[in-house]
Amino acid sequence: MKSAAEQYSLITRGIDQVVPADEFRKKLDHAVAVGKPLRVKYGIDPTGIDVHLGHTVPLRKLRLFQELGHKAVLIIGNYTALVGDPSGRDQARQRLTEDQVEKNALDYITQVGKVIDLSKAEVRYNGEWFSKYRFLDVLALAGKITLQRMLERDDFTNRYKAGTAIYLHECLYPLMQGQDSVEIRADVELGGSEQLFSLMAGRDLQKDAGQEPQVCLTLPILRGLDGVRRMGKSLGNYIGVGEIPYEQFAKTMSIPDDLMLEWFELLTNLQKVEILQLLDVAKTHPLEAKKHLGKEIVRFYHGEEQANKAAQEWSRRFSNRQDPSEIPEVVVPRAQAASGIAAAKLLVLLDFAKSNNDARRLIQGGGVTLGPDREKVADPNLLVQLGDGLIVRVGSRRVARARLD
RNA sequence: GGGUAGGUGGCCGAGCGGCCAAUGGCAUCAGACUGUAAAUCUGACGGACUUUGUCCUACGGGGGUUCAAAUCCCUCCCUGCCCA
Repeated sequence: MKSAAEQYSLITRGIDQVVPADEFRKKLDHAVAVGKPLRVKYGIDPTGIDVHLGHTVPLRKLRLFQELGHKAVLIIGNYTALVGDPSGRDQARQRLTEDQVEKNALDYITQVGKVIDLSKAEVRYNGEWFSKYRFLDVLALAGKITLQRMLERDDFTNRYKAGTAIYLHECLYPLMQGQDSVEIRADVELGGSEQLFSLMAGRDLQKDAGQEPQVCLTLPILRGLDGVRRMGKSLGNYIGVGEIPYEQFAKTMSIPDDLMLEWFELLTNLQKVEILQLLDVAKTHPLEAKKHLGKEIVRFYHGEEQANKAAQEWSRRFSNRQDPSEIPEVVVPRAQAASGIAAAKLLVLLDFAKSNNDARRLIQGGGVTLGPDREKVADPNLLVQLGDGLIVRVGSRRVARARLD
């Protein structure tokens, strides 16, 4: 085991807040002295099906704890998912059904396994304890916090001022999350910076239960592909850990330049000096820096070889403006196109346009080309002969080969 | 429970009997430029069709008045605020 001081500096690198810092040092000292690993909790709500890079910021930290010999305790919030975390939200989350949640949970665990070592982690569902709660237990839990404290939170204050609904069940969320800490006797809890309130609730409840309160480590919130909003499933600005190498790479290449520093720091293990060198325009072209970032990200999930391949494929498509090395083939029933098919209809068939009107717009906007010579289609009614394979392109991303039969 | 203000396209937000498929902003998509970055400019942005046009569906749900309703009336549902 590394010394407590060493561990402290490794763990706190890139972290947002350590609350309270001196307690964390003490816990590490104690752990090292006695040889007893810390129980480090991270909770995830199975609300969607994709674990994305935003989640990996705390998950990577959890992995670091594992590497340092501590115990990772992963909480699958199958019960909290039914409530919906209000943290950082400007409106209530949609609640999910139990079925949806259960299905998602399994998906989540395999995806999380791409970042942390599941074989050494303790995985717990919070339904394990919450499903046994009686109404009285809920009341007891609810009695541990005041409305005033609840309203101190920025997200609630904002919604309160803006006149957006705040539902009571949302107020239960931080208490549930806090109770999780009591149940699993957490020494440390990781979370996004907007989670601080919920993490602190854990401390209160632990003290109340006669436990030594956990230390809260908050991590910066990763901004998504748009460079503005937090990365999130519902915002559609995310990279999933389960996505194929090329997609991960291409999406990374599309982020705004000024997002690179943040991504390098939170998503790679590069040293600060390396990062600064990459981001120094005098030393490295931003495009190269971004490729480097993209490769780092892909490498983590798919390995070196795949990362290089993804980068090559990207260059082929966007720097050299060639078609992808493998063009997906779409088979069109002969009945619909034997004697030719209107260009607009073809786009709909290929799923490149969601309606006929949509397809017309794309064509009229000059975004559609056909064949090896990239002939621009000008007329939506143009009768197209597919033959044994016609390449159809929409914009710079969508390409397919349409073939009869 | 009483009073009051609201519910409009992915979001915000105008419109308040015909000229409304609905101003504007954001987001999105396509084009130009480029490093598929940013910034900027251009265009599009409910659906169908034989697309400079015709028709259908849409302004919380249902019903009604009218030649004509997002706009008026009734009713139901939902939300905010004030009072209790």
